[in-house]
Amino acid sequence: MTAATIQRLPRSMMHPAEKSPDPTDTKSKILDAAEELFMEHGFEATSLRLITTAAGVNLAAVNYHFGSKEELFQAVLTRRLDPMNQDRMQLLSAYEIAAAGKALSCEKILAAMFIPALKLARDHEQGGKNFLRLLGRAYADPAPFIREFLSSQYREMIARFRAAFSRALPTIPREELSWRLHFVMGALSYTLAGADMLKIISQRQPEEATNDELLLKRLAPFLAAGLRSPAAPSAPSPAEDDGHHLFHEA
Amino acid sequence: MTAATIQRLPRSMMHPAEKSPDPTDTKSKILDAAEELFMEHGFEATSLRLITTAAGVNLAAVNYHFGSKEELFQAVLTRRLDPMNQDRMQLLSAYEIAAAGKALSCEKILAAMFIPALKLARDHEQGGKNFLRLLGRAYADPAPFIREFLSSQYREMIARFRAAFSRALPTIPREELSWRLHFVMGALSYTLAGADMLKIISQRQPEEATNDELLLKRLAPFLAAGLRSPAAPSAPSPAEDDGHHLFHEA
DNA sequence: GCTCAATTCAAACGAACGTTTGAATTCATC
DNA sequence: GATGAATTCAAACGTTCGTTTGAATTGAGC
Repeated sequence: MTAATIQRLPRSMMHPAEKSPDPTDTKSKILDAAEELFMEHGFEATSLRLITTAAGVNLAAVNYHFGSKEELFQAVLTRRLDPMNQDRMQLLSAYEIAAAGKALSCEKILAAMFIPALKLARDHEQGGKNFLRLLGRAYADPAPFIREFLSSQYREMIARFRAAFSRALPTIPREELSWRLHFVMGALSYTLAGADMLKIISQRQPEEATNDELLLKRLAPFLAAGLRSPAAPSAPSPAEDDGHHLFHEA
Repeated sequence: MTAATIQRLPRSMMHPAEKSPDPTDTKSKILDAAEELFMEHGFEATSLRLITTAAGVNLAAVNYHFGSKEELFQAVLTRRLDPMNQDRMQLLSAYEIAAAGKALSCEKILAAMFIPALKLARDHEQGGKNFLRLLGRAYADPAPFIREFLSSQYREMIARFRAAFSRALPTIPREELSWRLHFVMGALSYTLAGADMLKIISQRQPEEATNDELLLKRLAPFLAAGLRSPAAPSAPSPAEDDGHHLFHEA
């Protein structure tokens, strides 16, 4: 929002190679508190005062260490999202090498997408569960800086998996595959984000609903069946029917 | 947030039976502007000053006609959501009557969910397209008042369709069906909300991505295939495996 | 123990927010 | 055309926001 101003940089930014695995320093305390509060209330509704109070640090520390609230949000996302997507691509490559040139099954490719997410979900002491919900909500956030950030973070991984699915499903046209990959990403992100809606559907205890492992175990076969379903005959779209003939009769 | 205060009520609230189909009165102008701006920026990031300026009405008109910003948001949602869910249930009932006691197909039940949504998407001069994107984003909004409102708005419809799917898929256990219905709702809402993510996946023009009719035409068979897929053998969940055996090999 | 940069801190800034107020205006009804 | 409720309006209210400031504190290197 404000013009780019000259600003003092913390020492950690002067040494690009060093990491910050110390969970007790100010930056990590802010990231942990922000991750939980952003997940709980969303970006706009979470104030820096709430974050810094929860983290036990001074209000100005956010702008000192991260520059702005938006950059803090991106730092919260990238801390876990970037390693997760790297894991996904490495796992996919490992599967492809193990297959020795043969095409992978849909389940195998979906596993390469889901297992790194599961690893995060199980990372209890690191708050990985919180992060997946935050990520699912970020997908639907209308803020332009969030959408552009996610777009850039996902572009490489999406391209890799698009190619893999294209090889696994040679009979599905490229365009149809784009839609189906979109549906897969949608179901996955929504599933990870929205345990609340499940409460409405199943009228079950929320404790069960947050069992991410069981959840993904059921989601993968569901999506694989959809991915493998025969491609519809290309639709020239008359664009003026009344909507009652969209679905073939049983 | 604030305590309930005594407040003057507009005359329209004094006459519970009357509707307000006049698109030029203040209430409708506010609803139309709010629908578009809430969709574009989200609830928190859309100020009442932005809405009232776009609607060409006074700032105080929102609190006068709707009581608060939150109540305005609920009014925006309920104006279209309530009729849409009524349509869905009526259409499902019509299908069931036409089937004369025989179980409906998944496609037929999905059609009862999608066609009323399509009707809204085609309602151009009413801004129905905008509304569907707004609705998809509201699903993922963490604000408690939004989640509770949607929960109450959907409870009856979800119960109806749960029963219908249960009849259509007698071999799927009830619990498995709850999950799959959750996936269906997720894919649908995400699909309607996020044309932007599709741009990343398909690298296509956004004009095509917003063709909701074509979109749902491809989504329905995808979901039907997932719904019909054989139920996994009930998983007792050892809860301590390493995550690499979640998916059966091809 | 002096130096100086990195970091923390209390305090304040200006802007934007949702809401309220009370007077002005509109408009159907008598 | 006078009455009174419904509606509109400009202005302000108090609060909270993200950000900035400048002094105080810390801590490694000499």
